[in-house]
Amino acid sequence: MAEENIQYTFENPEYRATYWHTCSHVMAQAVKRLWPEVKLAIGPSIDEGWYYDMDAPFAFTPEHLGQIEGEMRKICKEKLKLERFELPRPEALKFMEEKDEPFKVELICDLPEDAVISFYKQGEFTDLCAGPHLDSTGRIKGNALKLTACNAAYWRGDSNRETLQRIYGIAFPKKDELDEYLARIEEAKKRDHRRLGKELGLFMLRDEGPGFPFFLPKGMTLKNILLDYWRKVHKKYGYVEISTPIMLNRQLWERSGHWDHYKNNMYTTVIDDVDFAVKPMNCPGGMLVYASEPHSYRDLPLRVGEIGLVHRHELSGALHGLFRVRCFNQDDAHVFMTREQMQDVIQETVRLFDEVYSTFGLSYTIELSTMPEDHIGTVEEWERNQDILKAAITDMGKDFVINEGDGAFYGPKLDFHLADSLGRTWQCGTIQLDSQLPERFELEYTGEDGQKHRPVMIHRVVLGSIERFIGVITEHFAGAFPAWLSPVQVKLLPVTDRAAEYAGQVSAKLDGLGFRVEVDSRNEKIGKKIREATLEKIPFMLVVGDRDMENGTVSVRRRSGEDLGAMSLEDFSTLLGDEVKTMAIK
RNA sequence: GCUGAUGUGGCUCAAUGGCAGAGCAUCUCACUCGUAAUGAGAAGGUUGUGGGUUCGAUUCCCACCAUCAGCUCCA
Repeated sequence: MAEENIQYTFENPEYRATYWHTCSHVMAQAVKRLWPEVKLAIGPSIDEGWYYDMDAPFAFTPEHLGQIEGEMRKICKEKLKLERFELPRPEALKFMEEKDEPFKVELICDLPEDAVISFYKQGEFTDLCAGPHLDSTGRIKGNALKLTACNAAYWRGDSNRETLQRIYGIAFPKKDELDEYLARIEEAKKRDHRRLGKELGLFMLRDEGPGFPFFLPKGMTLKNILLDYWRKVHKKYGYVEISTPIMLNRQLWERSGHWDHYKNNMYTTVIDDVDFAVKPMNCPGGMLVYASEPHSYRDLPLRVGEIGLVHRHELSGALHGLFRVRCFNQDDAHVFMTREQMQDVIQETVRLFDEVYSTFGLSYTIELSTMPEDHIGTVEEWERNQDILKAAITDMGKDFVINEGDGAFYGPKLDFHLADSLGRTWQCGTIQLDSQLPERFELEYTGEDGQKHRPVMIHRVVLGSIERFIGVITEHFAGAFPAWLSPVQVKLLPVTDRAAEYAGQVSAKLDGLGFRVEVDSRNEKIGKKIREATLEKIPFMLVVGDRDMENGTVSVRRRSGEDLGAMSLEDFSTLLGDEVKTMAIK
């Protein structure tokens, strides 16, 4: 290490970050050697590797990346020492102005007055950088680094500013580790829900409806299983369920604030000269339901769920399989409560989330999203509500990170993020604390004192969008859903035509017991039927042939390949029943 | 929306400025078979859409649409 005595293994996150950060400098140096006209912006290390943003008069291609890698290897072999030095602001500015690096000049200008302005020099290359860095480019293993992608990125993350080119790279201390990493990425791509969705016949997307998914029979079965599960869990937690209209008039959306804040993302139309909007969320409808009758403090907390179909006009470039769509089912619910009940309700909701996620074996990370620039309500109200959310999860011993300024326009929220097969995280659950909409809709309850009071509320989804959640669990299980979720739980595979009728009888019995069964009565060899049922990731295959017909048995094979041998249908249905019971509704 | 790439039968992928191919799937026939692919045959494509260049475009050029990667956004 250049200046600190950090543990010298790659498992040490600080060392890893330093290694990758130095790689980013080596990459920038390589680019400047190859194309001196390229202007450098920023080049940090990230969770997996590093990137460097730069402005080039041409578009980088994979061929360029190969060239850059080659130059990087040379730089590693040159074993250039990295030397840190500091300059006072005027000299620092002059230095980067002379190098004609406008982005660096801007960075220096924006540093606080009292900032130490440091540089790292390696050979002919010097970069503005806070460090730390490795002591020599020779520390980097040249044959264990790879530039993985080049993409666009906005300068300073601002879509109104220059579009730069971002080159991503990854490196390890050993070639084997790089190969292993790349192989892991390839494996993960096989779990992509878009690919599995097609292979397993779950859903499809068509040019005719970008972002509007079609559910195919198996995907629809899965969706319905999730909804059945959802209803059972919510019933247990004291929820009732409603359904509100998919379109409501402009006046309502103006009252809720959505018309002002999100009109551009709403699908609107005119009916009998009145503006209508397809709902982008369910809350205003829920407000109307609450307001439709008087409420007592005895009714609170009032938990009202709604599986609502919402439409949002997302930017075309943001669409992504089932993860980001323009039309989706939210497993929404609004809980109306007194101020005193807030912490209990939030904690109860988090417990519900824990129960649901653990049923699927999913782990999550929590973000607390705070007041955005575009908001309604007072700063004091926001801070009070943020503190309540924070206190509720802190009290439960949960970790969270703060996502500054990312709250909903009406209130702060706890977001629950789940990871996809490539480690990209997607917000699924959210708990949004809201004292604004009850105000706008003049919601009331009668308190113990006989007076009218204003309730507060949370908006919450667990699965988030059913569509996104299906995408997440498809990747999580790599398409091999546990038996309780599998669209088809059992496939009967008659060995010959002679067994077809028997297979039909067995199938009918299992169907009668509530299991999801198919029969593969094609005139194919048993090996082929097994192969295909395995590729369909069906949990149980029942091979039935002459022997089974004689003995009244089924020969059971698991999708893993395990042969459980012949057993009676009763024994099999008990086995399957037990397996399905893993569904965590007690 | 931005930058770049991609778009060929249902699916996965070839090929070419001069008659667009393969495997799987589909259909037909034969085979009746016991734990991951039986064989033979047939059918299936205005090469994303619309323009342009050319004797001729699926190939080259332009626009649009969609998808992919990332950025931005995500009530």
